[in-house]
Amino acid sequence: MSEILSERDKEVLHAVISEYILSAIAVSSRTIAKRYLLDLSPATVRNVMADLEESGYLTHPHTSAGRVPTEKGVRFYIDTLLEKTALTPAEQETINSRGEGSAGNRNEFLREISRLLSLFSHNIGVVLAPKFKDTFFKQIRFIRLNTQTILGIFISEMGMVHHRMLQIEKEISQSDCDRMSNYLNQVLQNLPLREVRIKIIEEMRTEKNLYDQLLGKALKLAQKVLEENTEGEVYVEGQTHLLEQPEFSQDVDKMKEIFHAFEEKGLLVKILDQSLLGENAQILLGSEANIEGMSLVIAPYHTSEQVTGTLGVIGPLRMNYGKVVPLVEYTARLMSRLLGR
Amino acid sequence: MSEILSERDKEVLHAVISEYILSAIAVSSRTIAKRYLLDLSPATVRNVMADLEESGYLTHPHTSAGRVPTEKGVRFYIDTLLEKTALTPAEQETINSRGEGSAGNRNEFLREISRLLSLFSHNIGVVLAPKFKDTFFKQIRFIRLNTQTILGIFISEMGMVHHRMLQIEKEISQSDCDRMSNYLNQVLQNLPLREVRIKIIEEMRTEKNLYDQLLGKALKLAQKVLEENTEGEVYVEGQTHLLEQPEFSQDVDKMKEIFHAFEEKGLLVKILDQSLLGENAQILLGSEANIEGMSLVIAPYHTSEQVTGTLGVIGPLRMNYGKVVPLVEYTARLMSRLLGR
DNA sequence: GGATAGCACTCTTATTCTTAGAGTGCTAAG
DNA sequence: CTTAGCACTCTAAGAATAAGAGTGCTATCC
Repeated sequence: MSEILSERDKEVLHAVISEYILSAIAVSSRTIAKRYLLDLSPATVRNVMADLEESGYLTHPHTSAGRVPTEKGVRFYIDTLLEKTALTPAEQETINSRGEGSAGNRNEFLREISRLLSLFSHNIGVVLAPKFKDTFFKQIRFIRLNTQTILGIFISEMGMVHHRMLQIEKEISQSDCDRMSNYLNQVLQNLPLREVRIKIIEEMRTEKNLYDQLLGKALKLAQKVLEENTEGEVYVEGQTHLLEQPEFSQDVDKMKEIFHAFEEKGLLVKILDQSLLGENAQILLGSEANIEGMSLVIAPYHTSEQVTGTLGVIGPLRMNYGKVVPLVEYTARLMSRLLGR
Repeated sequence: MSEILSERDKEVLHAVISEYILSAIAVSSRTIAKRYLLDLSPATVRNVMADLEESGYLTHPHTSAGRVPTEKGVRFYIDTLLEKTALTPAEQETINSRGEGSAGNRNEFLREISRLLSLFSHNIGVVLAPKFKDTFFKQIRFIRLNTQTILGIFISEMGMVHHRMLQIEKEISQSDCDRMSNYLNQVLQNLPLREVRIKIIEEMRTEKNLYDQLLGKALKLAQKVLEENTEGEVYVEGQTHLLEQPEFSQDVDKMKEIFHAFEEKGLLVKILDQSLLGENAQILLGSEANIEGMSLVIAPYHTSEQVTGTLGVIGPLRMNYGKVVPLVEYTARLMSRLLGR
C-alpha cells in the first residue's frame, strides 16, 4: 500500500487513536463503526485498519485483539490530525492566580507551576529551573554568622537567590564582610554569570589584590559561593497519577522502571534540555525520549530575550494531547510573563 | 493464658519476628525449630505459637499458614527484644562526609540527609525542616531588582535563608533599600522569630514611623517577607524502595494509598511533629501513625538548646529495626552537630 | 470495484477442577 | 512437659474447559 493516506484512512486512524486515548484498551473495528464512522460497516473498517497496520500506523497485540496505535501512528496523529482544545476561562483563571500567588518565592513558584501542570493534565508535571548561567549578576553579600562561619548570598538580576555557608579559619568582622561585598559588587556589576568566573580569576591576578588580603579572600569566597552546581534543578509533581493509568497498574515492573528513571534526575534534565529551541510545545514520544511507553509534552519559557528553562507534562503515550498541548503552551507563556516583569 | 511471657515464649516471638523481617512471608513452626531454636521440635514451637496467638502477639493469615506478628507483637519486640546493630565505621564515614559536604546549602543539606537515610535503610528517608519560628533574627536585606520589584531576604541566626520578591507601586532606590534594611536590622536585632512579628506591629505604632514614610514601608515589607508559611517543609527521598517490598508489589491498591498519603505533605508533617520531645529515636507503628501496615522510626534533631526538627525512616512494619534505629539516631546526632556549629 | 455480510479461525480471559504441598491442631505416647 | 504421628485445612499452581471478542477471508451485492 502506498504511504499516502486517503481521507478515510485518516478518519479511521483518528478514531482509533481517540478511542484508545480514552479507554487504554485495543480498539475493535466494531467500536469504530458504531461510535465514530457510522456510515461504514465493521468489515470495511477492518480493511482500512489492515492497510494502516501494513503501513506501520497500527499494531496488534495478538491476532484476535483490536488495534493499538504505534509510535508512528501517534506521531502522525499529533502532526496532522490533532485538534487542540483551548483551556476554559476557569482553568486559565486558576492557573493565573495560583501562579501569581506563589511568584514571590522562586522555589515555591516553580513547584506550584509543576503542580498545576500535573493537576490539569492528570499526569506528571515537570519544571526545569531557569539556567543559572544565563542570568546576570546582581549582587553578592556576606553575612557573618559566628566566628567560624559566614553566609554568602548571591542574587541574580531576575531575583534568583543562592546561598552557601562558608567555613573560615580566621575570623572576619561584619564590617569586613561589607567591604568584601561592596568590592565584589562593584567589580562584577551586571556581568552575565558565565563571565563572572572568568572575571574573578582575572581580578585575582590584579596587583592591588595581591597586596590587599581581604580582597583576595573576597574573591576566593565568591568563587566558593558560585562553584556549586546549581544547574539542572527539576521539580516533578504528581507522580501518583501514573499509578492510576491502567497500563501500569497491570505491569508492576514497568512502573518500577519508570519511577526509577525519575529518581535519577540527571536523565530527566538531559531530556528536558532538548526543548530549548522554538516557541511552541514540542512532543517527544517514547523512543525519542528514551522512556519506553511514555511521552513528553514540553515547552521552553524565558525571561526577557533569553531562553532559560523548560516545563512540561510527562505521561503515557496515550495522552490527551488535545488538552495537554494548550495547557503546556499556556503555562509556558504565563511563566515567561511572570518571570519577565 | 497469662500475659506474662516466659523466657521461651520470648525466644520464639523473637525468632518469628526476625525471620518475618527477613522473608516477608508467614513463618512456620518448622522454620523456627530448624533455624532458630534447634533444641525444640516443631510441635513444641507450635504450642508456644498458639499461646502467643491467644495473647495477641501473632496471627494467622489462614488456618494452614505460618504465623505473622501483630502490631502488639512488633511493639513488644521493639521494646524488650530488639538488639541494635551499630553502624559500621564505613557507613559512619559515608554519612559524615556526605553530610558535611552538602552542609553549605540548607536545602541541599536536608535533601542529602534524607537521601542518606533512604540509602542505608533501604526505605523512605524523611527530614522535616527546622522550625523557622524557633530561630533567631539575624538580618534582613532589601535589594532593588527593577522599578517595580524589590527582593527581600531574611536570614536567621543559624543561616537559614528565606527570600521573597515584593511588588511595589512606587519606586524605591537602592540606597533607600539600604536605609530600610539598616533600620530593621537595628530594631529586630537578636529577637527570636516568634517575637519579631509582634515587634514589627509595635514599631509601626511608634511616633517616628508615623512620620517617616520610608520606615513605615520597611516594616510593611518586612511583614510580607515573613508572612509566608514556611513551616512544615518536608524532604522525602527514596519512595521507590517501597516498590521493592514484596508485600506492596502484590497489592497495587495498597501502594496507591500510601503514595497518595505522601503526596499530601500536611499529614506527614503532623505525624513527624509528634517526635519533638525526647532525645532518642521513637518508633510509631501502623495505627499509631495512621498509616496502615507502615512504621516510622523518627528522632528529633536540634541546634544549640532548641529542639527544631525531625528526621527518620518510613517503611513497612516489617522493618529492620535493629539497623534502622541506630541509623536514625546517629544521623540525628550528626545533624545536630552540623547545625549547631 | 468498493462495501458488506457471513463464517471459520484464533487468541484471551474467566471459571472450574484437580492436585501437591505446606502447615497447623490435636491426640496419644514417651 | 515434650514430641511423634496423623488427619485436616487452605493455598497456590496447573490443566481443562467454555465463552467471547475480534480478526481475516471469501463470496456476494450494488
